[in-house]
Amino acid sequence: MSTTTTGPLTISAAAERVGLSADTLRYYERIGLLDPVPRTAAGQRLYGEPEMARLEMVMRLRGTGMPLHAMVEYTRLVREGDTAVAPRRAMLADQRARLLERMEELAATLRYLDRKIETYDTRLAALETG
Amino acid sequence: MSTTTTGPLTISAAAERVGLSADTLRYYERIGLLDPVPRTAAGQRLYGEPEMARLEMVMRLRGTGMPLHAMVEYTRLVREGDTAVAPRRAMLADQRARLLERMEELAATLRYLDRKIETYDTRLAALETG
DNA sequence: GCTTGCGTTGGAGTCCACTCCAGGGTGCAC
DNA sequence: GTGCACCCTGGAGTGGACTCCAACGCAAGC
Repeated sequence: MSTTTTGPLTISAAAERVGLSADTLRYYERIGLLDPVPRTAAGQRLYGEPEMARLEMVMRLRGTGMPLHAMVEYTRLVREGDTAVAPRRAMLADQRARLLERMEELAATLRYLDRKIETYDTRLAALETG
Repeated sequence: MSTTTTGPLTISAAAERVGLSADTLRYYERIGLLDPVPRTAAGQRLYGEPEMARLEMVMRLRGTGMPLHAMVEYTRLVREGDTAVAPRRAMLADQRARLLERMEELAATLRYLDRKIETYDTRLAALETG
């Protein structure tokens, strides 16, 4: 029993699965963010497990605000294989550090928003009674 | 004793304080994200307490990924005064909800990155001993 | 009184990340 | 065999958020 027993997906199915458009998937491949995707005899793309896993990673890193060109660089390092494992680890560690900073910043903003909303509540209450 | 005893700032000083460029500050004013900033007799902008407070808010909301046009709308509501307190509160509450979602997503990504980095460490160890 | 360093404007240019064609192919359903 | 729904390509277009520029103004220092 494998985790997901679905076979390879067409581009539109893959796109829907990850929440992107088919155009964006082709675009990602074009700029080298994704390795060339396997094709049918007729030349249509088929997204299998490895492609979907790479896509998940791209979506995750994208969510952290990592620019596409940095992810393209990462993809290039993946193609280099074992010789580039250390720099890849370094890139991820860097991004992890940035992510932590960002999370702290967002936590601060959450507190800021809560204070702000509270003052609005006070104002609204004053307007009602006034 | 006030919190910050610095007088009004020139555009470049204000820009440096918030980590933006002077051009960006002018741009924000142009698109209506900031109300017209007070000027000297010679027409140069002076950023006082209220302007800097607005800027802090803008930076915070920007950090949550709120698009500028939404913040412009918020600014418009601020200009409307008390009649628009409720919708403003609603906008902030909305953004707060989105922020929470986003924070959870980032927490998940942090876990993802940690797993990924760990597998790289394992691989690196294997490469060394191999 | 002129250089230097700040500021002003309106408008054009840039970068990023898509997004949308036009023109064409493939394969299944009827 | 003809719709129809999908897919393909290269290239152009879009929207957001800046960023840069030319041409100019003002004020302080030498």
